Amino acid sequence: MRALAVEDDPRIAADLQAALTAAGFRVERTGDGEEAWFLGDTEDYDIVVLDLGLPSLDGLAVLKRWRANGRTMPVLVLTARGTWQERVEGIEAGADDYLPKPFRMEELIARARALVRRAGGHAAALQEVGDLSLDTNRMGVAIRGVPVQVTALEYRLLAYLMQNRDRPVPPTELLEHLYGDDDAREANALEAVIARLRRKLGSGVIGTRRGFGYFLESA
Amino acid sequence: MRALAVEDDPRIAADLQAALTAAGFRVERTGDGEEAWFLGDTEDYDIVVLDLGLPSLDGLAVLKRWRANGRTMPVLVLTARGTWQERVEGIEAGADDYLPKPFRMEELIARARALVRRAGGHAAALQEVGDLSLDTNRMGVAIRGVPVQVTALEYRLLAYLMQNRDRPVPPTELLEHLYGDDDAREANALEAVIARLRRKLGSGVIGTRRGFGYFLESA
DNA sequence: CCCCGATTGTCAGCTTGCTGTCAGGTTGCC
DNA sequence: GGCAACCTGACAGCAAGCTGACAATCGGGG
Repeated sequence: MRALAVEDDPRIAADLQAALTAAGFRVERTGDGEEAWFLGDTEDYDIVVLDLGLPSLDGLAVLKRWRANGRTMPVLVLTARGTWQERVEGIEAGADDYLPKPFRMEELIARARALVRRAGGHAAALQEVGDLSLDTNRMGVAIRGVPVQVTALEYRLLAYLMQNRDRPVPPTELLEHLYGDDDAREANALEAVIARLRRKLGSGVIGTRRGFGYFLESA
Repeated sequence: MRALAVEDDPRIAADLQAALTAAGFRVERTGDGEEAWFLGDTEDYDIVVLDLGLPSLDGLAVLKRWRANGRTMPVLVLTARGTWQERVEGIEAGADDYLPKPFRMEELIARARALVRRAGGHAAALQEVGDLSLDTNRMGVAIRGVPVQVTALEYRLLAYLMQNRDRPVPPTELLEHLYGDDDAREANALEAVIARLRRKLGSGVIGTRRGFGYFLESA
């Protein structure tokens, strides 16, 4: 289990390293944004703990550049204060979880473990249902093996449906997952995304059960 | 699947019980800390939903005493507000997951299921009475194993009858459950739904006891 | 700092199928 | 027999969901 800790405050960084090590991770650590970006882009980590307030290159920017390059390791973001905007920005940048400062090391460890478990320990990078396959490492989508280009939002929608492939997911839940309940969107926004996806993927991939929700067709 | 719901607000408690039951759990419920502790210590539950603000014995104290006694069932904690102190305290006391109030029932159910699954008790949310079976996960209905398509309203009706399989449910109660007493419907609306369901499911599934209500036939 | 293209939310109008109502029938109970 | 509870088929209204167009916004590059 390799972990990367990106944190510029030396005291917190030391604590972080100690706690992660105690939890059984092999820890590398940096306080510099550029270096963090380089490490995350070239090395394979099971979990990254990323502080947003960094010198030289902002944490959010680092995260975005990783995601843009197709890096999908779980990232736990530390925000200075749990402001609403930071949360949204972080989600959009591709963070997997949050922790507002100040926090308890125990909670951080618990969440980090949960993320690693959820990521399946780098195991099944390819998930399939019906004609659709998701490559969770490259954030890639393919229909019957033919790659299809999708946007970040569309990908997150597909990933969520994939994660809940055994049930129809109600629109309310999808809206909440995609945007967070803080900033409301019209229900129609979701329908628009679905429509665009269906045009790209063809019919017979995303199904609707009127009154229940959306699901990935398995046959 | 047995669940224990510990919640002192009667309204929330009722919702909780309804949602968990609908999700296929056998639910026991208490609003008292001492009783909660006793139940959790002596009975085997697949999941416990624990509100922190309790009279007589604080939720956190209950949780700690369970853990001290070696009880390891998954516990989902409801916190009044998602303050980080409360979350940290909860983690230290041995909670497995959190939900800040207010929350969506769907999310609670999803998390409860995740916890149960993680704990190894594969949640086969299948409820049966007579020839009828409800898969509360897929929101699917089957007669003698043969899938039948039902609408959302029809499904909710069946689920409610399933919850109350041991008694006939009076039409007034069904109307209130399906629509809420705000917007009134003619009693006949219900009869129409019943009729449509009977056509789909065949006879011998939904029974009527004149003057008492509807019920699922058990033999 | 501005420009340009890609992404994404909103709007309007449409399709589809669910569902409440109505009218009339049936059943059980006094 | 009469009344009230309940059943059922038909049908129209309506709401959930779909789609194309457009505008706002975002993000990257100069």
